[in-house]
Amino acid sequence: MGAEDMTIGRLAQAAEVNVETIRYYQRLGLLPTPPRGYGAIRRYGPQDLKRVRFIKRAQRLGFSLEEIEHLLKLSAGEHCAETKALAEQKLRLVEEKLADLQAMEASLKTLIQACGTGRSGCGCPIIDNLSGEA
Amino acid sequence: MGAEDMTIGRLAQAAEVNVETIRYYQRLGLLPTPPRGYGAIRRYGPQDLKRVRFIKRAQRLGFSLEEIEHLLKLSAGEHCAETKALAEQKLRLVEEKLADLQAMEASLKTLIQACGTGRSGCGCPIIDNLSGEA
DNA sequence: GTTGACTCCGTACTTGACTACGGTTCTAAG
DNA sequence: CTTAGAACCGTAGTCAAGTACGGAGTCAAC
Repeated sequence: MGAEDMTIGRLAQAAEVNVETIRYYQRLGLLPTPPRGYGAIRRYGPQDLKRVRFIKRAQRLGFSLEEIEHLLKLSAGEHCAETKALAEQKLRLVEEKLADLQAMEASLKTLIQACGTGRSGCGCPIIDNLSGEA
Repeated sequence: MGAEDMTIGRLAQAAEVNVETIRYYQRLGLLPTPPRGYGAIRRYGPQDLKRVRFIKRAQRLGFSLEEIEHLLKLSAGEHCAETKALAEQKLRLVEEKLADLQAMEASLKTLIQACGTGRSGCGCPIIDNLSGEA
């Protein structure tokens, strides 16, 4: 109860996505479809909003909906051993991304510094910093 | 001279992408199309390989090809003032992504820890840690 | 000097992630 | 009790990012 009273339209608005996106996630099983009380309209709660927001943020970080499904399962807290293995795998992926993002951050900072000096040639090593093998 | 002797096939192989992907990037202007010496086959150098690798890594971090085009322009080192503004904008974006990824990293670590204790309920706060407003 | 692997090019198909459409059903306000 | 604005539902369309295809040209090796 309490905030347990959003319609799909208000949920979509709060999460800043299209109504159809919510329905799409439900079809994929990323979001639970709440039961409809006696042939009526479904109601959504704050946990649903959190879930949609989580999905959107994970997407910005380059995760596919399939990967996000795995991440969501992690928070369910079932099948410990299996979960742990998956979490460790995702952690490695996240750490790789972190390293790449940090390299990009450093490159951008260097570039901005160089621009600040007012010199005319202000190229930066962004490609070199992020094109290595490992 | 030197490594300036890859064909498109070898470039694709080295970058672990499809040949068609290389051609696709050329069409979009993300990759220069080297001139063909006298009605012949194009040759690619190490800078092309770096560029493709950069594109792929940036994609993994959730950047679209259009955003990547901007990032690539940054490394060209022209139009200082404009470049600086764009770099600052991208830096903010990168820092947001970093914060989100770090939250995800922390959640995963917490989860793995919890699993390690062998307790049966091993849920984790991954959604809560990454669904906030700001 | 032919053959087999590869390149070149345009066009068409595929996949993931939505987004729109249109007809029906609710449901809250007047 | 009507009615305007949602929600419901299936199906179809869109867009980004490839991926495949097919015919013609190139080139190195035999």
